[in-house]
Formats: sequence, C-alpha cells, structure tokens
Amino acid sequence: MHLSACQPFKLDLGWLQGQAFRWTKREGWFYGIVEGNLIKVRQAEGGIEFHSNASEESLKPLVISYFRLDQDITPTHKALRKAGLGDLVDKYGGTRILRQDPWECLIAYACSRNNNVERITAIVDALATRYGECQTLDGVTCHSFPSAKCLAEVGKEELERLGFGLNRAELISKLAQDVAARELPLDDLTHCSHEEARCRLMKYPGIGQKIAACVCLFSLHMDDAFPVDTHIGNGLKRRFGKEYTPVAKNARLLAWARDKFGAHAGYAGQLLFLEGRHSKGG
DNA sequence: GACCAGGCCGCTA
DNA sequence: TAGCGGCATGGT
Repeated sequence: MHLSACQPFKLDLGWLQGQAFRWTKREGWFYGIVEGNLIKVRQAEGGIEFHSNASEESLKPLVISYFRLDQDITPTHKALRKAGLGDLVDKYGGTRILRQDPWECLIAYACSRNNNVERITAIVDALATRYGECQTLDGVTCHSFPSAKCLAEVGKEELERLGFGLNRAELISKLAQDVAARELPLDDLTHCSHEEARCRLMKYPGIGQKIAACVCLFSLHMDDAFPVDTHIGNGLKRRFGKEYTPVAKNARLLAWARDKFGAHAGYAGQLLFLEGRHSKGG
C-alpha cells in the first residue's frame, strides 16, 4: 500500500535504528514491528510503500502515526535553520521522530547506560527472540516485543542470563512489574505534562534525565524533550560552545536548549545525534 | 590495561 | 545548584 508523506521525508537506516534499534534492511525494504505487526516499508514517490500480512487497511493509520507521515515538518525546519542548524536540515531533513511503543522504547533506553547502539539492539533483540511472537514476512523473520506482563513473570535472573547485566536486569524487572500492574501506566503518560512524565520515569533508580527524555521524545509525543548524550553534547560544544557534562543534568544547558529550539528541541537533538554518529563513522 | 558506548547517583561546597 | 568521582558492563 502506498502512503503519501509530508515532504521532505526519507527513510534511512541511520535514523530508524538511531531511535528504534530493531529495524533491519533487506533488499531495499526496511523490516520492523509496528503495533505488534511485522511490516516492510520502502521509499516511494511522495511517500512510502508498506506491506504486511495483517490487514494493510487497518494498519494504515498506525503506520502513518508511527512514521509521522502527516506531520508538516516545515515549521520545524524553519525553526532549526533560524537556530543555526541549516546544514543539518539540508543533510538530515528527511528524518522524523518516530512514535514508538512506549514499553519497548522504555526498555531499550533503560539498557542504554554504559552501552552502545549495537549491543542495545542485540540484547533487546535477544529478549524479543526468546519471548516475543515470531512473525514472518516474505521469508524475513522478526519477533514482536514481549509484553510487560510477560517480562514481569520472566524474572531478573533470566534477564541477567540474556546478557542485561545485574543492574539492568533488576531495573527492567521492576519496570515490567510496575507497568504490568499499572503502577506505571505508560500509555497514560502521553496525556501528562512533559514534566510529570519525566518525574514519573525518573523515580526509578537507573533512569535519569537522559533516558527519561528519550522515552518522552521517542514514544510519548513530546517533541520538546532534549536528551543530551555524548554525541549531542559534542555537537553543541562544537557549534555553540556549550559546556557539556556527562551527567547531562546541567539545568542551564537544558534551559538554553529550550530557549534556542523551543518545541523543536527533540528534532534539533536528533539531527545533532545523526551528525555525531556519522562523523564517528557509524 | 585503557578507552569507549546515546549515564546515573551521591557527596560536597 | 554544579562539579566531581565512583560505579556500571561488555567490547575492542
């Protein structure tokens, strides 16, 4: 099925994996899970083409939302050019901030501390392969991400065995229990203020400013969230002379970003991230 | 063994 | 509030 997208829009593994980790590319198609369904997508004239074994008609609104095909990106680009990121808009303007499933997003970024993208992908994928639902599309196999209820029953020892490490296993086990019991009603956080969502997430030891911001940005529809990692910090320093501390707790930095990029801070960060990873050869 | 990955936390001033 | 150091966890 063909879906048109507000332009510019360009699928690329760089920004897909930079946000959602588990997308793969085979023979020109990108394979990934959207709302529990394995789909394949590729760039098409004026938008994308996607296919699934599930009803494409019923998946259509989900796919549009996931890739934000209906988002008019022009105001964002205009704001970022004004803020001095015009070259990045030229380079990475086809990027979108995805609307991921909050549960998988939370777990993936909860693994991001002391870790790299490849390893995060590997352990999240190991979890899905072991406990998710196996799906096949045109010979490509992919597993949906296991539910919170499922992971709550798995237990932290098993998570540790899967390669999460002791601390991450404990954190993820706790998150699974609370999400399953709706102590942490993830879907409801979409309707909270950015501040409240952030605080709810940061109550968990192991989830700080950066990870909470990633979850807010990539799955809770909060485009003004501004996660600062090493790449983004380096980019800020290079371009704007901003001091960056690894804790990213620098309230002044966040205030500066809010002032500079406003509602588009998330996009600014994402383009800086892509530049940072790209320049490192990734 | 050093250094690096999309950090977090607690202590101190 | 910010600055600093300790800790984390495999891989190269």
